[in-house]
Amino acid sequence: MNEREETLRTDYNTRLEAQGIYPTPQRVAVARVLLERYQHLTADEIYDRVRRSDNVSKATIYNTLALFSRKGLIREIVADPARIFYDSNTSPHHHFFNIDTGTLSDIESELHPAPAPESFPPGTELHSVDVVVRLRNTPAATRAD
Amino acid sequence: MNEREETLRTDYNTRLEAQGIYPTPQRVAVARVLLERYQHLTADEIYDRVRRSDNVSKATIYNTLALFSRKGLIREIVADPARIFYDSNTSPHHHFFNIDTGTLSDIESELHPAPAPESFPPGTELHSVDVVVRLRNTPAATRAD
DNA sequence: GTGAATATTTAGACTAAGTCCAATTCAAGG
DNA sequence: CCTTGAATTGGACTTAGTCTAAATATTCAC
Repeated sequence: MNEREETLRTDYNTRLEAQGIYPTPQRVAVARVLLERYQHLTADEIYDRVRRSDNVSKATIYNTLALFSRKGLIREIVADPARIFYDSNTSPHHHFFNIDTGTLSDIESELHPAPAPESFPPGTELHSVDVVVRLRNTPAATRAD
Repeated sequence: MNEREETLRTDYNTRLEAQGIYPTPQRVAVARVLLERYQHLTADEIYDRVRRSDNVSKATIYNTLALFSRKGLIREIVADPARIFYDSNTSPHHHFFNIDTGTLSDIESELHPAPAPESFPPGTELHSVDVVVRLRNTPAATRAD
């Protein structure tokens, strides 16, 4: 972390502190990449992008993402069996997942199933509701099966 | 696979054939474990249970589960970032996932968000809709944070 | 039947996401 | 400064799942 970046404190420091997160250089680096705009990134993508400017270890990337999640700064999306997506948009919304391309995208429309707490198994409380609409690419229509 | 099992053809053979699946001994062995009743099992659990009676390789377990899925005999549930669950109940329904225990269970109530195809990204069609209600264990209530 | 073509299974090597750990660095208070 | 707790690090490790090339079964044409 060089001095220039240290001094030009973006508001990421403030944003982290606002959530009770101690703004270490590594955490700010992750925030800069992920919170820049609404997007869905995998841990690996974040790791690669952060490393273009800062040396942050893989362990710290994972620690930081888990911390940000816990603090409500980002949201984990379990859609692809191979990896987790981190979503910088924490407002309640659902997702399309294209199983052919592995692309995750937001669903604009409403559709909010609010599950009734009475129906929960005993001793449990709500954590989150994940709606993933799985899509496939429409086939080129030139094939008999 | 010995002759005895070959001859006492359960109706699993028939069930597989009905879906256009060639009923090899290995596939029948997987079917016997998973299709016995409605349940959610991971590939590993299936592997262990199948191996109690039959020698089936890991590769075949995964091949078979993918095949059964494709043929609509079972359903894959992506709820736990660590592994896929295979659900022997293919009728449309949603799931509770307890993030503390890793337990997957069925949601009895309705709540069916039917996404409008017009809202899909261009060139895509519906594959499936997955609703996972994530729960945590209610804390023992004896802690200040 | 016999042999060629096709499908299935196999063991084990491999991949990749994510975790773990012990050692080091850092920041803050006294 | 010095101590103490928190954060970071590299690298080993774990684990679900995939891949591959060889072996085994099955089917089909003759």
